[in-house]
Amino acid sequence: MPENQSATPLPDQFEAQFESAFEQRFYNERLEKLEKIAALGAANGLKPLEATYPNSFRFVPEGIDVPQIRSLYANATAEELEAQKAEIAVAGRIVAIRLQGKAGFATLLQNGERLQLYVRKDDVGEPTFELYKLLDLGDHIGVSGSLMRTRTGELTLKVGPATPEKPTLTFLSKAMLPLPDKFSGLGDIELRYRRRYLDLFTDTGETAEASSEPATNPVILSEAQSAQPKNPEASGPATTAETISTTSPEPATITRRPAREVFVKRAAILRALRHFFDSRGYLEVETPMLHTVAGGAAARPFGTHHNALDIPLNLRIAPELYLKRLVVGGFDRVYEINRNFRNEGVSTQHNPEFTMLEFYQAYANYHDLMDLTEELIKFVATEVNDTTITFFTHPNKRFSQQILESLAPVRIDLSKWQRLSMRQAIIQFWHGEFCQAPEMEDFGSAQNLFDFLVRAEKEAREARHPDAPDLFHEVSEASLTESKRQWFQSVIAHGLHAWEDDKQYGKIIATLFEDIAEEHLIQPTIIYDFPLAVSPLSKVKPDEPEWVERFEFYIGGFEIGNAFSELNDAADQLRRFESQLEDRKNGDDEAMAEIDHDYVRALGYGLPPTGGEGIGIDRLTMLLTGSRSIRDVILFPLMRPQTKATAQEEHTHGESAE
RNA sequence: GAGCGGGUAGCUCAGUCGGUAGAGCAUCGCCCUUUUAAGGCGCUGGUCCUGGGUUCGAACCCCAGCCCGCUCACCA
Repeated sequence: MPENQSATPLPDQFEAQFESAFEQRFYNERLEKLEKIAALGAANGLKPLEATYPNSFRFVPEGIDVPQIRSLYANATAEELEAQKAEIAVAGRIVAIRLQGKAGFATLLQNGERLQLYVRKDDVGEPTFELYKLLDLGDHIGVSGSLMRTRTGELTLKVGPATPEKPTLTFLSKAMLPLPDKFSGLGDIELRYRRRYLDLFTDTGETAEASSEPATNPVILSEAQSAQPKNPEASGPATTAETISTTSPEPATITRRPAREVFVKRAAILRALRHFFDSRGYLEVETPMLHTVAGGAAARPFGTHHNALDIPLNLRIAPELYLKRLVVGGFDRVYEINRNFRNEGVSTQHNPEFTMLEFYQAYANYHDLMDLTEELIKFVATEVNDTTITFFTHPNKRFSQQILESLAPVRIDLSKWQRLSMRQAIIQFWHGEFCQAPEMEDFGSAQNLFDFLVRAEKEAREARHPDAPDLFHEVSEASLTESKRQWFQSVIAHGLHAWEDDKQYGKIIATLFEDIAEEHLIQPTIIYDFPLAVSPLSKVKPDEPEWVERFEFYIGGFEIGNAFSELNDAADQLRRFESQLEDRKNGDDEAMAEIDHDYVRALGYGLPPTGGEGIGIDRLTMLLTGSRSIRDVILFPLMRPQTKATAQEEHTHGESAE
């Protein structure tokens, strides 16, 4: 761009990005304003680029920001402000602007908070006021002046007075494209994800429907006060979520919270996690994202290729096997917080790239990790929310969307945990209406479980009528999926020999658990002792060879974390890997696909007894922010690229280049 | 991959029985020196997702497709 030209002609490519004639015209009008701003700057000796796209602005006092100003002067009276006349210079984005003849108000948004400006022609002088009149919604400006209160008591920065050496109003950057609705923000969920940059500075967190009673959600209320104090003087000292939640009625519905706040909170969660582990002597490490063998979990990997070495590589599906290599290497306590990639479906609970915390501790077992987990979640919640109470909508699969919308969020106390073995959980949540729940004995062997299932199905049919669909329809109230139901049916129909190997037996127990118990686990629950068949990396229980020392914890109806005493017998590990491979060949696509022989070798050098755990950070963030979709806690969730339907047009739309 | 819902101005949304396409905000012009979802007056802005079909006539009815959301499946 030539240096003395502020308003250069548009590059063709940019022009192609306009979505409409309206945007094109809008852009051209803003260009004309930029030219006028350049002309005003020239009068002050500024080159066009210095006037239109200056490269810095100094806040006064140095380091201050709008949130600080708001809290520092929250209780200052008009008289006190008048007496102080402290000079303040801040910059920000204009999110509201009102011109009133020879004066005007504007609202600046900076660091997530707003500050009103008052500009009078008499205070700033003619040229500066001319500049003010050229400002638009979305522009960035810097201002200097002193604080005052308006007639209605709002803390306001009065711009000016003009001094020869110091500008009172500095133009910083122009919004060349029209902004979303200044009041309701972006309502289009798709646009919120695709153009998160807009979502972040326009989202009020209150949808049109939800705004009727935003204060009914205690969590939202407290957040709104701390993040955007609309009436700081009225609320006095910040009220914590805890005091509100104990005195307010439960929220009627989940109100979407502002995107910015969610991601500020996400950062706080990561900070708290790191603090927790750092202060306990864990070393934060970074292991490879590019794996020759994508191990440590059962999932389809993303494939890629390294050109120089000419080898295929996979994005990692889990860091597990590398972290345990580090424990072999003598790092007794390690943790990693990083992305995993799984080439599988997207949903409100799944994004192809997601953030996982994994940590390993030598000389610990799964019992130690249960205690640690409770402590960790309690700690993080308190750090982030100042309370262990959170509200979350129960994601019951059987509820239709309409019911879900009207469903009251459930109050969850992250300081109160229960522990159930997987077998106990199945027994406890069994729907006993048509057939009796199993007893511990029934899980004792493949034969026992088979006998129980046959018996239970017979009972269920008789309790209803002979044509009743089948046992599992009743047992799980249709939450059992069709494919699984068929699987059960075929097992029962074909007899024990169809699944006499212990794998099938273990897998059926795990499936029963998922279908019967999982959705009930709203309050923090540790589910321990898993079948060996579904746990190829866990250590077997000494007294029960079909069961392993493993637990998962569930909050809000879904799994947040998974932990176990690590299998450290190299020969056993190799056998289990080979068995997984065998399962894979036999059509079980949940089994691991490839053996990491170097990992087996590493175990061969001796892994101490070790406990390890993985926690889904996105889901934890959902829980602590009351977000119902994982896309609300990931800044840029994966979306199908937008393509312009007009394929016959000679140039593609700007969006399609993403 | 399947089912349900949605797609109308830059944004948020109405749209009657199938009969010329609407509002608020934003934009543009004018007025207004304590407003605050400022206000007043006037204007501008549309591939009604796309492509077919029915019809004298389609935003609306039918068919196909695209995208998004939710649910299911897979998974954490």
